[in-house]
Amino acid sequence: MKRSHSCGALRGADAGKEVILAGWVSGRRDHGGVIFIDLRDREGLTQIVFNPSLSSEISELAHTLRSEFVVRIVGKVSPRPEGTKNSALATGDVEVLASQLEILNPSETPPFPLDEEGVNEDLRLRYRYLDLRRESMAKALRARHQAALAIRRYLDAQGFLEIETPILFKSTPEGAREYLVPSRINPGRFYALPQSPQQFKQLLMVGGVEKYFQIARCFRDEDLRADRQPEFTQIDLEMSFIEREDIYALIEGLVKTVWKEVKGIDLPTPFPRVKYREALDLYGVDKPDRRYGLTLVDFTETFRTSTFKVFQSAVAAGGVVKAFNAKGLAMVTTGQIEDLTNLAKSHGAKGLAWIKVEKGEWKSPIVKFFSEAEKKTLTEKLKVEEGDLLLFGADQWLAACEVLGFVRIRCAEYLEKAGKLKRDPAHLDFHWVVDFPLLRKDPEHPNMVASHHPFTAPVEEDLQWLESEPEKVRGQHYDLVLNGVELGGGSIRIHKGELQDKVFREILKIPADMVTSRFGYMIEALKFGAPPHGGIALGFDRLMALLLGQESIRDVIAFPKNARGQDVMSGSPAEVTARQLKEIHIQVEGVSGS
RNA sequence: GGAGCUGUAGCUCAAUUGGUUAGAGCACCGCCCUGUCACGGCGGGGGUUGCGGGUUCGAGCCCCGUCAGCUCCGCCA
Repeated sequence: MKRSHSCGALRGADAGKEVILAGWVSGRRDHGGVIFIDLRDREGLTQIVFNPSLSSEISELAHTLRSEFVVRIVGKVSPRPEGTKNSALATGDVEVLASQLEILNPSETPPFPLDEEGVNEDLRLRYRYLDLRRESMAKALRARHQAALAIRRYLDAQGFLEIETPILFKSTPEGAREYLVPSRINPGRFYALPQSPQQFKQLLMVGGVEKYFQIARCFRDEDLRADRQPEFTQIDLEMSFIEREDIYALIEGLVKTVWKEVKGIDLPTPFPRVKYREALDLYGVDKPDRRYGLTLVDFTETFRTSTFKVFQSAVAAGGVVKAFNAKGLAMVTTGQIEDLTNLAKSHGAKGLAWIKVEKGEWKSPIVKFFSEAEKKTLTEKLKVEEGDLLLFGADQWLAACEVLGFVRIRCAEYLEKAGKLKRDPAHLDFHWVVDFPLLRKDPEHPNMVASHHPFTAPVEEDLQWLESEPEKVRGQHYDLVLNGVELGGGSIRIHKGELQDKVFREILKIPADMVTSRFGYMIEALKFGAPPHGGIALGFDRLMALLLGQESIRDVIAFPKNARGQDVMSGSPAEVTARQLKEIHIQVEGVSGS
């Protein structure tokens, strides 16, 4: 074979051995006489020494080595002379005195340095194969493998079967926009790529599999974010004969295993449970970042009879008044206040009321409308001190909470920049968010829509309100949240055909023919003795990003797409030939150049 | 669809109030150098300041437009 050891293997005890190493030239220090080469492979770095007194011919060739040349070296392992050991290197006690050098492949000068961080991401993506040689990417890929392996071992030990489900599926237009795939042999018909294996995993339960999992690729044709790619990976699983608590315990064990095996960190379990209502009330969001305070406080009663009409009328209309203390943010700039106001407005607020506490004074356009009693209540409940900034929301409960939720996060960013708040990535606040409403109002829909998906089972004791007061019904849904990021979610499913049918037709008010054409087979399947079942899906990319402290999931995916959904290395998506289009019965309109 | 930030050498960045020939480190090329590990020394090449237009005696800098990258909102059952 071409090599006897990896570049990370040799130690002092190997001294004297004749070895063969292969790898990339990571750096060279050419002294004119003696030449040092750092030879790198995925396991590490070994110093190679070319000494002209050993072989002038080899040394001559070594002068021509450059970064990223691929070479094979034969030589003798030698302890480094005293005083030249490198304790920063695992192999730093030894070096290899080269007696043979073979250039397996030269390299162009790399377009960016491989030993530095902070390089333009566009360039990294264009040369992703070089980027992957960098330590941080190599580590991420290895950690991802370790995590996947730990997950497979854990779930196997729990009795799960890994089963693949189709990638070419059927369009179900509810929910995320799908990628469509035209069928050549069925003109005018389309497959859709699955946004998740949801329906198949339920059908596997009907099929008696009992415990299924898959590290599944999912596809969603929506706009991208730092934590959203058009194709992404879910740890998807489903179990029969279970309740919610069974999923919590299973996933807590799984997450614990991953953090232990990849990072050596012992996570405390069980994870706390947070009710949806409480999450909104305190943090204004259903995936709260609880590492810092700035929690929302209710002042509805305080302002019920206020002379400040904006608050009073919001309460009179059945709404609430909420506020939080952005502690220490009185140094906020006018621009930042404007920014916060625009943020509030973009989420439907009419404006954003604020109060700065500076030099013992309350500075604000609205403070003149407040009574002494109102000020006193605010001071007490918000623990107002010099240097604070108070921010208010007055609207219907959900809208007021959500607006302040966004404002709260932005304030935390400002405070963090000013060094007054720390969102420590080492602080791992895992928690379950539970008791979500089964249904919600959607301004774009005349009827209520499922807040998660239409297969979620209602909470048993709330079933009585399904027709009379559907907004009161909780779903048996749960989200796993870590530090303000939704890591995953799932539910106990509806396992009876009659109830599923009723939810589609009577609650979601989907036309009967549409129910039949899109979900008929699901409803039918549930009528053939479907066991009670439920499951969950965790975002594997997000999990890896959080595990490794990366801001973007692109840094834990080998070949991600940029913010426009393009692969700038291969140049996809790309145009296709007229012939290809004809074969699949597609005509492209209104696009220049096609 | 909307908002913000960014765009200067291969890379990372600098360039006073609008002012002479746009600089530095690294990388690259040449020469020198036998114990370095961010090797060192001497020398050299390399720029449509993203692109287009405008203001001005004069624009990397100001204005308008446009393109690209990123972030956020909308969207993500």
